[in-house]
Amino acid sequence: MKELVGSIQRSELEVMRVLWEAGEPLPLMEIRRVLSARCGWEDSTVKTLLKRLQEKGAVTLEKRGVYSAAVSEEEYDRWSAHAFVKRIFAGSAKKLVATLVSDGELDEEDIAELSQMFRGGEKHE
Amino acid sequence: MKELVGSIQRSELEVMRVLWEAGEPLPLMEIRRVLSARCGWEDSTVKTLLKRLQEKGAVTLEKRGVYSAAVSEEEYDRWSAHAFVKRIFAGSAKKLVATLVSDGELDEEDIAELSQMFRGGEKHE
DNA sequence: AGGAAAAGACTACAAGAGTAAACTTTATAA
DNA sequence: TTATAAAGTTTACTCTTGTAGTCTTTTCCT
Repeated sequence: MKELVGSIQRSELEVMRVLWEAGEPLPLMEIRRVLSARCGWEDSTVKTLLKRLQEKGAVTLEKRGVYSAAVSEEEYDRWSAHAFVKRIFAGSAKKLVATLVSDGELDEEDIAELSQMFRGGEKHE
Repeated sequence: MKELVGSIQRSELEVMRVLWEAGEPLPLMEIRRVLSARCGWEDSTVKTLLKRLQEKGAVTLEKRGVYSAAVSEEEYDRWSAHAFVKRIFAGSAKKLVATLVSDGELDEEDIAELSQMFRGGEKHE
């Protein structure tokens, strides 16, 4: 995720999720349908958000009325995890994880599974 | 960290850090001195930020001119890690850590150390 | 007591974000 | 071919944040 102009905001993230979930370009109609149901947003709101996401380079217009994500969810997750660690934990991912552990958000089994990633690169839902 | 009214923003965090680093209530003068040097902020900026932090319940006035953190750094770190995981990784801390690992921000040694936390509760700077 | 120095409160103002209305263009069906 | 619907663009309005100026109050020194 190189050059996003500005970061993706909370509302905008909702839009991205719709695109990411679909896994393929979606027509505006569909995006509006989902977000109207999911967030109760008006059509104009969705259009505004798509516009801003385009300006930021996070979404592209495939063809008239069809949008696709220009950054993948994985890219975004990596990028935001990195930014978060930097911002709050002075860049130390280990500190973050230690915090999660001591907060009970990761148990021993999770850690065991994670350390498996180094061995065989196991899948871990 | 129960009832912060709104979250601590980037600039506000700088102020909190000064208080956290000191580990004790600090006089305004000192806070200003540090932030002027560290961030180049004017006195009025620091005063505004302290005001906002008080309103949010993150800082209290010990007595005239002396401020203290009402939330500890640990509380804040936990809280923000939790919020982040919820926001970006659908509440799965494991997904976050898997992302950090696959992004090379944690190495095998870090994980090993972390799993030690379950054994003897070792220190891990 | 009177004035200077801190501290505190109030005001300001631009940029960004959340939410949406209104207006314009384009395509499509009758 | 023209009316209509969907898409696209502009404008808007409120709140928050970053940053700071100014006015007011309180102290404390002389």
